[in-house]
Order: sequence, then structure tokens, then C-alpha cells
Amino acid sequence: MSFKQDLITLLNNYSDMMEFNGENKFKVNAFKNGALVLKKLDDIETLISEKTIGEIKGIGKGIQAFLNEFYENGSVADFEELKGKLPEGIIELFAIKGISAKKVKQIYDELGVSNLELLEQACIENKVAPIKGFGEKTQIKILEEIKRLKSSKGLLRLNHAFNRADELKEHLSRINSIQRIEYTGELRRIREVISKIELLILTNDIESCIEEIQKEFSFSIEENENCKTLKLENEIETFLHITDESNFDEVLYLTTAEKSFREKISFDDSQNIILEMMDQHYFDLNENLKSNSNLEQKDFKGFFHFHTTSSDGLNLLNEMVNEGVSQGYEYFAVCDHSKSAFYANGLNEERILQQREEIDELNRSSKAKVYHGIESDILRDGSLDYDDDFMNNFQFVVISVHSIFNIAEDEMTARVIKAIENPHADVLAHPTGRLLLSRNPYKINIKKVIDACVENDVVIEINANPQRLDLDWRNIYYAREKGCKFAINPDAHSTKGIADTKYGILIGRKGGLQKEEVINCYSESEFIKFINRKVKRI
DNA sequence: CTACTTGGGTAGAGTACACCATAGTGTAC
Repeated sequence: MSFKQDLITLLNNYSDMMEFNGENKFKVNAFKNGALVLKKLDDIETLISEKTIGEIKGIGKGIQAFLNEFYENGSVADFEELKGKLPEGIIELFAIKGISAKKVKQIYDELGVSNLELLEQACIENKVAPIKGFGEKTQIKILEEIKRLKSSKGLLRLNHAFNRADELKEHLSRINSIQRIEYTGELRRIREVISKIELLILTNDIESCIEEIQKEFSFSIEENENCKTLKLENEIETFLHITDESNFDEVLYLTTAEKSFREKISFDDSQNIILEMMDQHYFDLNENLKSNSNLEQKDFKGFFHFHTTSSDGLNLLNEMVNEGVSQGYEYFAVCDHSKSAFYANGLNEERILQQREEIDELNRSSKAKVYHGIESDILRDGSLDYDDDFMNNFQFVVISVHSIFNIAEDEMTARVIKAIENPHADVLAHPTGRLLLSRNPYKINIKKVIDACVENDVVIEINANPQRLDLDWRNIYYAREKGCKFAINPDAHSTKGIADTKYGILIGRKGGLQKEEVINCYSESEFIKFINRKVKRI
């Protein structure tokens, strides 16, 4: 975990612990909010060490002192003291969505339950439902959550896994006898969630290579036919496969390819084909081997669906645009949150008109054109978040679901399709609402949704934020067969988030996407044609 | 606890929904 993530977890835990302990609710909220504020910041270490973090809205004297203490000592006395007073294991219960620390306290008082195992047991024995304020459904929800938490243990999202793997690579690259290091396994296959980190090491002297690794890492060794595999001692399963030149290609294939794939295509029979495909294919489940993707960052001209300080972004519009230009983008469509997204400071009609003035002003001085877009909430009944007349103010409309997830599949599907049929809709964003390792997708018939997008000439987003990677790559194949178009958007909330596009590109490449299928690769004139295809906008 | 306003004290994002309980709280976005 990074320093930033450690701090966020620490603030959240402290807040929950205080809530559990019956502390003043505004204090509880302040720490929770502090965690949200940190989430959006870059380079927290500098802000703390230069004592400027307290100037940021939401971080006051108390939280600044808290952060500073952690920065200097690696722990915080108040935190440790409170933790010592609470029952052991209670913190893991705070991760259960649907019950807050207050309810955890209630469960603890009634049943003496203080960890996940005991709570699961209590639910199975039907002891939770009878507690006042709980009930049958809450008990079921708790059980589902425990199941989700257990199954996501030891898993990493793609970006975190790459970060870890890169650190490891960096370490290993100092070892003289190592000639080459490649990602392999799930990382090489670009799985959105990684259960083990695997690297393939090429050396001409396997024995001394292992000896040198031994100086820095603890591991157990497994002897395989074509390589030796070191299993490092690590909370995330980590394997180093070590092999020589003669076996390298085969081991790379065998460790990369998903099991069903290996069974279909064996290395011995298809060596030449596989070697040709090695850098183009991911050897995963239902991959279509016939289509090489030609998608590359350099062809990305349009930057869409990003947020600014007007809603819940961290950077100003011009900061986002300047950074985007420096990363090679030529035109932009800012899409802040719509008015229903209260939690994200969504823009009401009046503020939308103000934003338009800001955009017009920027367009007078900036070389890169900015189009006025919106990320409009899809309300429960499938309508968009402004009346039809007002929608004419927008030049680009991204639609997405941000609330009321827990409805039946039919209702959700109909809701989203109704929004797709709205003539103002251009892009359906993060179509299943999943947050990897944290929130399951809502129930929706994705094929029907894709069909509706094709029928109504609405583009589907591959949200490139590594928390989402939604549309799921498994559905890209179906969507492409139907003739769907795609947008690859990082949903950037800060200048730093702009670079997340790379994860979306990896996912798109995995789906065999061609740049002609991706509207970000449109020239500006093609884009203008696109946004005018249904309603007159410019 | 923070922000704001004031030099110590005050107020504190809204709304819909689920759930349990049959009026009201908790939770999520």
C-alpha cells in the first residue's frame, strides 16, 4: 500500500472507531471527510512535510496534527490508544457495507461478536435478524458482504498490481545475472483484478541467479520441467519463474495463457503461431485470435468525460485541458456531474450556464477546443437530469447511473435503455456501475443494453479508471460483433487521473478494438459530425 | 472535528430508498 492509501485507511478506521465509541458525530464526520479529501490529493507527503496540508478545505488543525504525527512516527498515539480499548478484530467489521460502526457496536453489545468469522457464524445461526433495527434482509446483506470481503482478500486491482510488479522488477533488475524480466500470468493477460503477481526471468545461469535473489527475498522453490518457480513470502501471492533462453518462449506462453486456452492450443503444436501472437494477444477465455488491435495512445485525439472543480474534480478546467494537451489530446469535452449528484456537487441549471461562460472564455484563448458536456445521471425512471429544453445547452452528453442500484434486472435494463433512447445521449458511461473489489455491478441485461446502444447510435464507454474498467472486456466482443462504437475515458477527477487512459487502452486491446471503433480517435471534424448526428448542436 | 466569523462561539451539504416497524432511523450516492 502506498503512503496515501495507508493514511486514508487510517483516517477511515479512526473515524469508525470513534463512531463505535460514541464520539461526537461531527468529529466522526470530519475524519471521514478528511479521508475523502486526501483521496483527491497528489503528493500528500510534501504537503504534510511543508505543513501546508492544513490550508486545504476539510483539513483543519486536528487532522493536520494527526497526519503529521503519522508522517513523523509512523503511528498516531490517539489512534493506538483508542484501538487498544476496542475489542480485537472489530476494525474488519467496519468494512461491511450496509452497517455503520454504530450498528457494529449494537451487534457487539448484543452478541459479543467482534470479528468477521463470529459475525458470519451469528448470521448463519439467525442471531442477528432478531436484534432491534436489524431483520431478515439486513442479515442476508451482511452475509453477502462477508462473502464478498472474504473472496476479495489477497486481490489487487490492475494498477496496484502493476505498481507492485514494477517495484519488484526494479529491485530484480539490479541483479547481474538477470538478462530480461517480463510480466506474465494475470498481469500479462490484463486481468482487471489480480490474484497473483508473476514475473518471468531470463538468465543464462539459473543457480547463481537464485542465489542472488536469495540475498534479498525469502521464498520457497518449485521445480518445473522448463523453469524454476520461486514463491515469494508476500501477502499477495508472488511468483518468479526463472528460465534460460531455450525455454523462455514456451514458459512465457505457459505462464501467460489461461488454462482453457492452453488446453485448446498447445505450445508444441502451434509454436510459430504463438510466437507471432505473443505481443498482440492475451490468451484469455473467449479471446478472438483473429483480430489484432491497432489501438494506441498516440491516436487518441479527443478527451471526454472528465471532471473539474465545478463538481467533484480536483483541478480547474484550464488545468485539465493544459495537462491533456501536453499528453497529446487535441480537443476536449468536459463532463461534470449533473444536478442530482448532490454528493459530487453536481451542477444545477444556473451553474451550467456559468460553466458555459468559463468554457467560452477558455476557447477564446486556448488552442485546444473545449466542448461543453455533462455526465447526466440516469434517474430512476430513465429520464435525464434536466428537462428536454435545457439538454439543448450541452454539446456532448454522457449518461450514467449513480443511485438506486438495488432494483430488479428488468427495471434497471428498461431504465438505462430509456435513457439510451433519449436523443441527447451520446455515451453510456460505466454501464454496470461496478467498483472492482468494492461494489458489485448492478443487475442489468448488458446484451440488451448493448443492442439498444447500437440501435440508437449511442457509444459505450470503457471506463479506464482502474477501479471500474467497465464495460467489462468479456462483453467487448459481443458489442463489436453488433457494430457498437466505444469511448475510452479515464473519468479523470484530477490531472493525475488523465493518464489512466492507458488501462482502458489495455482493456480495449484485449478486446481486439480497432481505432476506427473508438470515438476518442476521431478527428475533431469527425467528432463534430458525431455530436450532430441526432440533435443540432453547433 | 472544520469552517466561518470573530477574537469565543456556532452550525454543521440533500435526498431517496430500504428496512424494520407500523413512525422513524440508517445508509448510500
